[in-house]
Amino acid sequence: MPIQKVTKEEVVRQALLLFKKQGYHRTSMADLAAACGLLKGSFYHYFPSKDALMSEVLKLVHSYFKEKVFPIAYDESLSPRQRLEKMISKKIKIVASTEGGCLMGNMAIETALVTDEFLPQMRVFFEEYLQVLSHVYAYKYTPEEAQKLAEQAVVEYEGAWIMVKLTGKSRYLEDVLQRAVYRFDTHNL
Amino acid sequence: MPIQKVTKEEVVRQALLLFKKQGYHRTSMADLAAACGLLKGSFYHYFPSKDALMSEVLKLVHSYFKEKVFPIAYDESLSPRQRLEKMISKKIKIVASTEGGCLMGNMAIETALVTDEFLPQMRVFFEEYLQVLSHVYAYKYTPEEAQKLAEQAVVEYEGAWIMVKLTGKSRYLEDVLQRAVYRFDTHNL
DNA sequence: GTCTATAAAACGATAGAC
DNA sequence: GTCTATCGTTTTATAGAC
Repeated sequence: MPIQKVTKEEVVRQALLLFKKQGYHRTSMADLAAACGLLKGSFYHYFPSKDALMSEVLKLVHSYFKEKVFPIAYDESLSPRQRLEKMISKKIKIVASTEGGCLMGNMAIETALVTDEFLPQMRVFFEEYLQVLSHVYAYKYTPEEAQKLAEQAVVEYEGAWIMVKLTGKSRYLEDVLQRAVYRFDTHNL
Repeated sequence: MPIQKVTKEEVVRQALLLFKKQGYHRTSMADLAAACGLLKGSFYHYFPSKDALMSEVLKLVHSYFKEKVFPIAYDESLSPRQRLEKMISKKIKIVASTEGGCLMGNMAIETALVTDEFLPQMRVFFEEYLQVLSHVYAYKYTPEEAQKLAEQAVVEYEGAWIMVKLTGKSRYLEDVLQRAVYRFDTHNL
């Protein structure tokens, strides 16, 4: 009987976990299938290719942040400063809840110069994230200053993951949060 | 034909270029050999394995920075501020001179959670880099503050490469340099 | 003849795709 | 499960320098 052992959503979720931890090229279709309890033959019933699967994973990540994190920037029940803190701390919490750090950052490093396949999705994600951060900073600063502060927050966050992966110390992420919020209060560049 | 087509040093240099651009798992021994005008089989007269080759590449990068960048921190012909600026701008210039960004950062992202093989080399590199940056900041700040400022500089630099790879805009690196030097003059966290 | 750096061929394992 | 291609690696053969 053609009963689905797992849903398509569950397959994408499992793929996210593996891609985060092992990277794109290091993760095989057999790995992905095994993680879902499937034979690798059955796997192509869900997705036409590895590329397409990764594309779905990136879409999942993007839509998740679009729903759970980005709207915080416009939550009028919170002060702009509170929005900034909530947005960054939530992003840290979400990304750190499973191994491997930020999939978008990892994939940018691993694939940006090798294939154009995922570039548009990654660019849109970071553009939108920069935009919401910038929107919050813009409550206190000029649009140009707000843009720079948003870029600084993103750049620090992504770089912090490298140190976390290398040292195992999540302290680097806490420092990023602390500084990003601090710069909302007092900025002098 | 016992005349060498390429020296071992040239092989390592070519491997560095390819690994930077394509990553470790995406780069095959055939790719590496071809870049040196060799067949992949002949490659094993230089190195016993792909791992060993990458290890040599990391060693090259480390020794290069140990010779050309890290000593700037102790150059008494320059002010501490000048040393900081020279060290970071030199690092940017060196790394940006070939495609692919920072090999140490790329490899940390790609392999840190997959194999222990390269962890020690990458950890030592970043520890030393943090140490020299911290040494310069320590001219104006407490050891604890200097350490944090060094970490911030490294984290911003590595994260900036993600945005550079994604957008093609090297401006992110210039901003990192500007802020790192600025924080030497005026720090308030 | 003896080295040795290369090419050539082939190994087993595993890749992505069907 | 099967396919073909390619992976990292190993082995064998060849060609030139001593």
